Amino acid sequence: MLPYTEQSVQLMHEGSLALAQVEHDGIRMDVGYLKGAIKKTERRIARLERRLEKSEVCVEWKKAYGSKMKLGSDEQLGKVLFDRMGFKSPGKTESGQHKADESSLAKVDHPFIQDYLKVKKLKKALSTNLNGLLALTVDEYLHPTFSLHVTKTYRSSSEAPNFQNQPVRNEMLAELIRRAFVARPGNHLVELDYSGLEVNIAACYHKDPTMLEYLGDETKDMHRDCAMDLYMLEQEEVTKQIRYYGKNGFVFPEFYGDWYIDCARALWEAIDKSHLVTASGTPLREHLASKGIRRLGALVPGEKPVKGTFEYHVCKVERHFWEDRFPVYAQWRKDWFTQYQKKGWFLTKTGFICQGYMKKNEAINYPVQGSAFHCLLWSLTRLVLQELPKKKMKALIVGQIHDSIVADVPPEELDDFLALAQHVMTTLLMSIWDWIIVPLKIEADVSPIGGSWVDKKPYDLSGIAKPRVRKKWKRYEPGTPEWMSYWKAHPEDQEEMVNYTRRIK
DNA sequence: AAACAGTGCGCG
DNA sequence: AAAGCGCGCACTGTTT
Repeated sequence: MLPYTEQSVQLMHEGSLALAQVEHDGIRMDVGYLKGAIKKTERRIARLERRLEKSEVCVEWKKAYGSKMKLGSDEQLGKVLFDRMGFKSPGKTESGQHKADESSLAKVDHPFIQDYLKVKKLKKALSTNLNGLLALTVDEYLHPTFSLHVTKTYRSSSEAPNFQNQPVRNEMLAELIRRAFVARPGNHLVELDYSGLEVNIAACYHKDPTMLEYLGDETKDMHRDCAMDLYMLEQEEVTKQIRYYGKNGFVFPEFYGDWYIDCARALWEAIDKSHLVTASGTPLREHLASKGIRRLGALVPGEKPVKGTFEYHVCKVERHFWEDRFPVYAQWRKDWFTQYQKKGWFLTKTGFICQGYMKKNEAINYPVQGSAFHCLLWSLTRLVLQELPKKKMKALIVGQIHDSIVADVPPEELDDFLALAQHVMTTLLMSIWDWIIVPLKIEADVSPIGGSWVDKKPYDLSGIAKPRVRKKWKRYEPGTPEWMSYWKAHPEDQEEMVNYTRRIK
């Protein structure tokens, strides 16, 4: 794995400097809150554990293991539930233990399970997040490390703590943990993220015309369209939640190389788990029944799905997805992998070599994942090393999560900062990398003054961030002495100029 | 006591 | 033919 072009070497070097600055500045923590949350969570866990101990499962557990019994041991619990108490095993792990992850245990119909899973979640939050964060906080500040030399894909990684996996999807955990991350006194905490960055970057590789149309037209929505196919709905019947499962239960998994058997299972389970209902109020299960689909299907690899099952239906949707909707994308995946097999390596759009043994899905995903992150890295670097110091701004970038930037911004700089960041992350970035052939967009979330990471609310960028257009350089003819001297005096405009000359050609 | 493998789970 | 990708961290149970 090597940077291959001069530009990619520079990206790594300057990126390292920028991330070192981010690490140095650090993010402010509400230590008082953290300590209180730890106490509260410890009490909650203790309360729940006392309840667990009264359960018949625990009685049986104690009988089997005596003093060796450990409430945190999934291996022990599996043996108690599935060997001794006769519940049906959800399957085995690689080493032959009973599986005991959340979705496996959830299939066991016993009141013990719900509390056990809740305790497990809280214990993880307490040890990894609350206690972990407190232990790493120094004088009210946390300094996560961001590395560029770790991953196979040329993404970054983060450690001590890992800033990139703090809970957000689970509302209870997000509330508990993210409240500890706060803005510096008097400031806003700001998060800027690229919308659908990996999908956009993938499109720059495969250039599927249907996909380019989806990405270039705000009124089009592929996740909604696929949700319509999957759950056999009219457009108006697709709720936000149903769209969510179309996106995260099918579209993204398919892009990354998943297949209909796993998607069908997840989509089917989502119906009950989230009590999915159409926009007009019909339970989704009922709606599917009215279309003749009442069963999930066997989901056995190698066996043909049975007509009339959900499995059969999702299989058909998958075929339609790749053969009719995105055939060029499908062809690119084949060609890209074939090329890799011939050469043993490939080059990313951002100038990095990936080599070594790769499976098909890996060879297809690495270039996209890496290049997408490099959009973020270039933007962050530009802001940290050039734009913010040049404008003598006090705003600081304090973290980064693959396709988003977390910043700590004084109120008087907020609009300037957002305008600048948007300009760098979209216009300027697209002008230096001409392989970006789709419009990149960002979204902003801003906390109230002195607020925390959970308090951030969507912030309307439409009014603010029209980058100021400089007319000056348009007067100079490229190549003339005036043009050259302006170029030298304004190196920051170099990219804009390159883009300008490219466009007028 | 330290190191290692296996499992599970948090994020994009 | 093969069927999601990438990470870091904590915990259990075993080996060194």
